[in-house]
Order: sequence, then C-alpha cells, then structure tokens
Amino acid sequence: MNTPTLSLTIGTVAKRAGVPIDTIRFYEREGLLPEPLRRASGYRSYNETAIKQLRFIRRAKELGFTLEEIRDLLALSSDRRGGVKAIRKRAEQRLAGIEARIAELMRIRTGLQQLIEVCPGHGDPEHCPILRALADEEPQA
Amino acid sequence: MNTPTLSLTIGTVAKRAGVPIDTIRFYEREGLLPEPLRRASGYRSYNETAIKQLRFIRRAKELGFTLEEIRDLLALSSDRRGGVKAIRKRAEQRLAGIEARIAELMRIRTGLQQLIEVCPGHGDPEHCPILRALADEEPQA
DNA sequence: CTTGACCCTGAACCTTGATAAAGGGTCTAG
DNA sequence: CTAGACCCTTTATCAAGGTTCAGGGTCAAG
Repeated sequence: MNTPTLSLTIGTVAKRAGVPIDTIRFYEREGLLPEPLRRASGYRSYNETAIKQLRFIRRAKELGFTLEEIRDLLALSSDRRGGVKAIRKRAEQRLAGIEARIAELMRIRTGLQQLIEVCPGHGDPEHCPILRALADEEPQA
Repeated sequence: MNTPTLSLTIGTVAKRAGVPIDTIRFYEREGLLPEPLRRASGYRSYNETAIKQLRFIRRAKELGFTLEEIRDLLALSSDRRGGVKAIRKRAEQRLAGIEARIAELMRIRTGLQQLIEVCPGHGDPEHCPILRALADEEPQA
C-alpha cells in the first residue's frame, strides 16, 4: 500500500480532485462528504480518501445522478449486506429515467422537425406553420 | 365568427387554459402576456385571445422552448417582414439544442448500461462494478 | 347584510448545484 | 516580523420557472 499522506489542505484536495474549494465545502454541508478532521487552527485536514470520494461524486454526476442520488449511493456503498442489490437497482432506476427523458426529447424533436419541414422560411407570419401550430386551438370537443 | 365573450376573470382563464392563476400573473410580469384591461374594481378582464396566448405558451414549452425564447417568438410573430425567417431559425436552433441533449443522454445511457450489465446484483460492495467504476482512480499518469 | 368564493398587490420562498462576498484568522517564506 | 497566500464561517446570490403568503378588497347568492 502507499503512504498515508495525512493532512492535505482543502486547496490541495481541490486541485487534485479538479473541484473548486467552495464546492468541497458545499458537498460537506450537503452530507456527500464526511466531515474531515480539523487541525488546531480549524483548518480541514484531508487524506487521499477524500480525493477518491470527490472523484466518485464527479463520475456519478457525469452519469446523470443527482446529488441526492449520490448521497444515497454513498450510503449504500457501505452496506455490506444487500448493498450491491440496492445499488444495481438505483442504477437501473437512473437508466429508466434517462431513457424516458430521451424518448420525450425524441418526441419533441419529431414535432419540431415536422414544423420546420413545412415552413417556407419567408412570407407572412399568419401563414407560418410554426406559429400556426403553436397558436391553433385544440380540436373542438 | 363567435361571440366576443368579454370580461373573463383570471380564474376562468386559468381553468380554460389549464394554467394556475399565479402562473398567469407571473407570465404577465415577465412580459409573455400583454397587460389585460381592468374592471373598475381592479380585477383583470380577459377575452378569448388570452386563452389562445396561454395555449401558445404551453405548446412552445412542450417543444422545449424556454420562456425567454417564447417571449422572442411572440415578438417575432407580429413582425410582418422577416418574421417567418427568424421564427424558422429559432425553431432550428431549438432543434439543434434538443439533438445535442439527446446525444448527451445517449452517451450517459451507454455508460450506465455497461455498468449494469456486468453487475451481478449481489455480493460484497467491494466487488460491485458500479461502485468500482465510480470509485476507481484515474489511470496513473 | 353576511358569508364564502374570488381577486388584488408585493414580497418572500422553493429547487438544484453551486458561486461569491464580507470580515476575519493562519501559515510560511524571506 | 511581515507580506501574501491560504483558510475559516456566515450569508447572499444566481438561473429558471414558478409557488406561497400576508393582508387586504370585491362579487354573488341567500
């Protein structure tokens, strides 16, 4: 194993994890990072683990997890029994959410494409199919 | 044509347009709806046009336009020369934005799918590929 | 006339994920 | 010892798109 590397300052951790200092304190307040040890002066005192945790958070964010979900994942990751099952379930839920959002956006895309296709791009706004589509009344009941 | 139907109250308009009352006042403040006439009492006095305008806003929102963009569309829709061209351009920009978002979400989806695929769903969190993928260090420099 | 539903304004508050400022203490190189 | 870099807390601010509240006034039915 490697040297324990004690007492990194928040600035060092920030640089090494690629995260602004303020964001680290923010994550701590929000319960995503454990409260670190403190020096006598009050300075936060980190070790390498903190950097790994920050990278975990960064990757999870890249995968579309909210901070709330990440807090949940972090809690589960220390649950030795059942943790894995629950984690996989969270990932599946996240996947389902993302797929739903993709489907929704594709529906929107189709709508926009159709409007653009039939719009001549000139003439009177009264005949613009984009505006007409937006303004038209609901089909009469 | 139909009867002019003057003096709808805000509550009636809200119901008919399917929008909360507060949202109507909010849109008015934000310049998405024109200021309506007022009764002697100060009550807002709407006509059918307001309902159409609210539906316009609702549809545009469904197509992914922001309120800012909608304000812009509404301004363009009364520009008789060049309006249509500009409107089509806005729609194309919106389409490009939507397509970029879809591409991004599809990338995220692939990442999640791969993690879920190799996760057994049981066992020790230390061997969970989802957690490992999130926690692993960057490749050493 | 009273009651209850409805409307008015202005201001504060909500969510998410930070970011910044104010005012002050600490640490380290020279 | 001092300058400058760094750290501390608390509080405020931002974007977006509203929602809710407090403290009133109005309208219509009975």
